[in-house]
Amino acid sequence: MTSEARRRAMTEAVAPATDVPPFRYTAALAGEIETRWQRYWQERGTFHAPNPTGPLADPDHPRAGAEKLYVLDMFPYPSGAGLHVGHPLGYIGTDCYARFQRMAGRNVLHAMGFDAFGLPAEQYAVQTGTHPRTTTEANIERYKAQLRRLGLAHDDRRSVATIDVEFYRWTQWLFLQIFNSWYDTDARRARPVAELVAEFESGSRPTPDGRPWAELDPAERRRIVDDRRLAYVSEAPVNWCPGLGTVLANEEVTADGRSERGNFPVFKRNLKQWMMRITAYGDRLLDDLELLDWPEPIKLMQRNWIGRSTGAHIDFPTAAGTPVRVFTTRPDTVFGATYMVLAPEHELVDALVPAAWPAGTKDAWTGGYASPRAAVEAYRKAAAAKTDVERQADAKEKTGVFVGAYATNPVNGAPIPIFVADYVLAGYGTGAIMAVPGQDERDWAFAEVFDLPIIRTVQPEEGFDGKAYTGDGPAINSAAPEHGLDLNGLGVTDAKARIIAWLEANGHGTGAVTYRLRDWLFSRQRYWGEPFPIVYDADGAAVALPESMLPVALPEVDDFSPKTFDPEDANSDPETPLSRRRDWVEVELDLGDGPKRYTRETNVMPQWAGSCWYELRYLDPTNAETFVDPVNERYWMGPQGEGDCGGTDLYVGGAEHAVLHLLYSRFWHKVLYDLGHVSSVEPYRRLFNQGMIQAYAYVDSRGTYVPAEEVVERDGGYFHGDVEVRREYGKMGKSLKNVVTPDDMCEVYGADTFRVYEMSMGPLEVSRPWETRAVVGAYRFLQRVWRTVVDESTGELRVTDTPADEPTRRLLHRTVDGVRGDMAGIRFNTAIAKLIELTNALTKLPATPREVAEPLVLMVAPFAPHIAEELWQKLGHAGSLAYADFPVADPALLVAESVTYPVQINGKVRGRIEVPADAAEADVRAAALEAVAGSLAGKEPRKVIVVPGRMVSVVA
RNA sequence: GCCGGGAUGGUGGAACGGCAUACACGGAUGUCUCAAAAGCAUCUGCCCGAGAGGGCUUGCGGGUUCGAAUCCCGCUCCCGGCACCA
Repeated sequence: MTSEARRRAMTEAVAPATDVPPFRYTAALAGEIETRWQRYWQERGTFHAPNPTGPLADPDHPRAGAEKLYVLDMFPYPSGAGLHVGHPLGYIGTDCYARFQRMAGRNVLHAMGFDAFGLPAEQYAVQTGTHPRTTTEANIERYKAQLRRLGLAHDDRRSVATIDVEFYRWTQWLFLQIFNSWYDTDARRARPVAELVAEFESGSRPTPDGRPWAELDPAERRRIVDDRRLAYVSEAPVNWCPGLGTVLANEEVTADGRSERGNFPVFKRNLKQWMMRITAYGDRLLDDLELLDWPEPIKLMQRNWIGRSTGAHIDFPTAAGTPVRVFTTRPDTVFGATYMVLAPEHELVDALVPAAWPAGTKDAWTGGYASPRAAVEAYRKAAAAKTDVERQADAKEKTGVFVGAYATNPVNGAPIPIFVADYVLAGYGTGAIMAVPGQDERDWAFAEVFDLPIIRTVQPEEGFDGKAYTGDGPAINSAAPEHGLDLNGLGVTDAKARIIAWLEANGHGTGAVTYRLRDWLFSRQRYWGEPFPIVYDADGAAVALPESMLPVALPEVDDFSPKTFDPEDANSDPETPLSRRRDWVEVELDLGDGPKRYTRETNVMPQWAGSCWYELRYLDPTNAETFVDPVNERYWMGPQGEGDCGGTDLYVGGAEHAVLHLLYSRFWHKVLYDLGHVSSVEPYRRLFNQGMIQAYAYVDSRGTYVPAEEVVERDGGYFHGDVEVRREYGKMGKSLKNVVTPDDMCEVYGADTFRVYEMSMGPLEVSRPWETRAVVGAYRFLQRVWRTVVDESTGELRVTDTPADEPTRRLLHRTVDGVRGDMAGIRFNTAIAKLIELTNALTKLPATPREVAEPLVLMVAPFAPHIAEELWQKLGHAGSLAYADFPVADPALLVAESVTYPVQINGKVRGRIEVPADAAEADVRAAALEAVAGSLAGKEPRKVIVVPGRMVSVVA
């Protein structure tokens, strides 16, 4: 007995196939059809999209030179757990959209790659000793197999992974582009560093201290240039996470001061790290949001993250000689500044602190210390020891200490005490504020604690009984006639303008803009990431490797783990895995001035690096000369006319990347644009956030999760066997025992059914619960589609060449019209509902007219491509329908012959009339009144409204 | 606290200011069968009523309108983001 025969015998013993019609569309048949067509597509390269130039060009392709469409998914991190049914939702959505657009005549680029550097593979490597590459590549293969089974129409020649040396070679190249650039604030764009040096050399740009360039020594020159680079090394407060042994970007730290990955405490530490000058692009990242077709909430999140605020810098003179410069959005309230606050880390604090408390120091200001120095030291120490969580918990209660010195208010010469307090952040603005309790709630709270005066400088509205008044109103108490300054009576906006003009005229300050956005911390003390193409010379200065030395391959190491520490040990120091490979770190290179000893950078890039530009590599994945040929970039992503920013035509992914990936990627793209490497201003023109598929999980009384698939609902409760369990709702996960995989669904129903179900369960952008038992609805639908074409018992075609009857034909054209609109608008659930209605109408006919069967099959194809290909072939067509024309509705058949008008009396439907579509309004009115004559009971209607084609409304 | 998004049958969801509940799941009944499953057919928002029929219904309360799930105002609850940003 062959194994095949044995398997069949076993199957039959369990479920005798005796009376299942032999040609029914079953899961087994679906599986057979699906593998066959997947092989067909792969062998013929059906979904290869032709490039205009290069190795992927194909002038004979049916869509060569056609209108392009670039559809993109946020590429996945291939985790060891594999895919569950939630993951492919977006991928199926883009596939349906792409298949539709391809049939509608566009040249569609749709590919899938892998964001494959990252922490989990590295952590697994630390635990097991398995090389992260081994795990990651195995996971990628698993993902590919799972995705392949879904029948996604990707151009597989364009699949890339960020861990491929041929890919990260270009990531490193892009890093060098950024490193070798500076931001010209006058031209508002990045330019090569070489041009900056040329300007210094020629003298057209003065050096910072005015000495000629030629008189500076090499170290001074290098410092001047390095200070302007878009990628730079800085010793700055960073988020140090001892538990992970690495530093993290602001965006990777949660609101409660813990690491997004691993949930370890994060501490602020001054450490030398690589930074990206994303703040230089703050304005453009903000302004260009206008050009994007993105969901408004996502734009808003980016706006808030960038956090542009306009106001002024004001200098407050001090006895220390150097004035304290503050940033304020309310320069109009400067007359109300009754004290100042510096962040504990502010560099001027030490210079300001005197030996002893000055006369008149209030007890509350000293913190109980004998000298200002002791008080400040103690306060600093306490502030530094606070985690972000503690800072937030303490946010309501204002703390601080007087530094023992006064500053002078430049508008009226008033002496005002200077404090340090942790409610002022070192990293924002200038790290110092003028405190105006009358118009700021935080300052008011501080003033109450420290018994500081409060001066209102804006007249509150009538009836205002609060504390600080932040609304608009006329300025009061705001005049210094001796300085020619009077703001009194002006509204906030006018007062701001006048004070800024005064400050600038008198040299006390300037109008200014600051951002919440910080420069992007770009180095990680990990193993599994892109090495930097950077070495350090004998002086410790960073030197870029020339392009010819790329790629810098990630070396093998024995120990993949960075040194990790007690998660609470804030004073630990990072040690990278690469630093232990001394033979790799120490190299002799000839960088143009003879062989010298260098040490390599041992940090690696963060996981975001690869995802900052992968969409560009899909365009030209095999190009060895450049990261993407400009001709290919311009075709697929270039601006589509005046004022268009270019970019991908559709980008689908989860809203969780609203700021991280989407901001970083926009930043890199703009640098590339400035340097002339791409023609598009933005990487992703249209963004669509797909919802999440979540699932129920069930817990018993001990708090243990029970397998969700074994739970039954009865008597208004949920039971696992006899045990009542509690239902929870959330993500799918192994530990919650509620994972359902696409493989399961393909096994039981087939990929087409799974696809149709996911697309029909609701709008793509909405999150919703998974319900396995509802999948059968999609299965039944496809069975009915199958039956309209194929006789289940004979396998014969059920299709006739007799023309369709009028109602069926009209239904078809209405369906075509509706489905086209729904497909273009990404409303797949309603498109499928319309296809179901058409199919249900066909099943009632004795035979299916070919003129309906063919368009039905074509319209089903984007959702259920395998069964559609099979039926298309059975209908007598050779080859694939991937490039067949999507049906077009005949407008003449969309206008109804007769219309049913509901007739309302006082807003309630009391009758209906059926009239010819072209009936005159008066006739409709007459017919309507006659139809509801009974309900009116002889009363004369006060008013009759006829909405043509819609309804009749009678006011009685 | 601030900013976004949401709330429609038992469930997922339809509905240019114009017939609320399309389509699907679940449920009921029937058909086929020795039986069951699958498939197919009919019914299925809620309340009253034997029935004919009537009343009510889009989170809650107001408003605009001939007409509101949809527009406006005020609340409640749920989800997401930010959180001393001067």
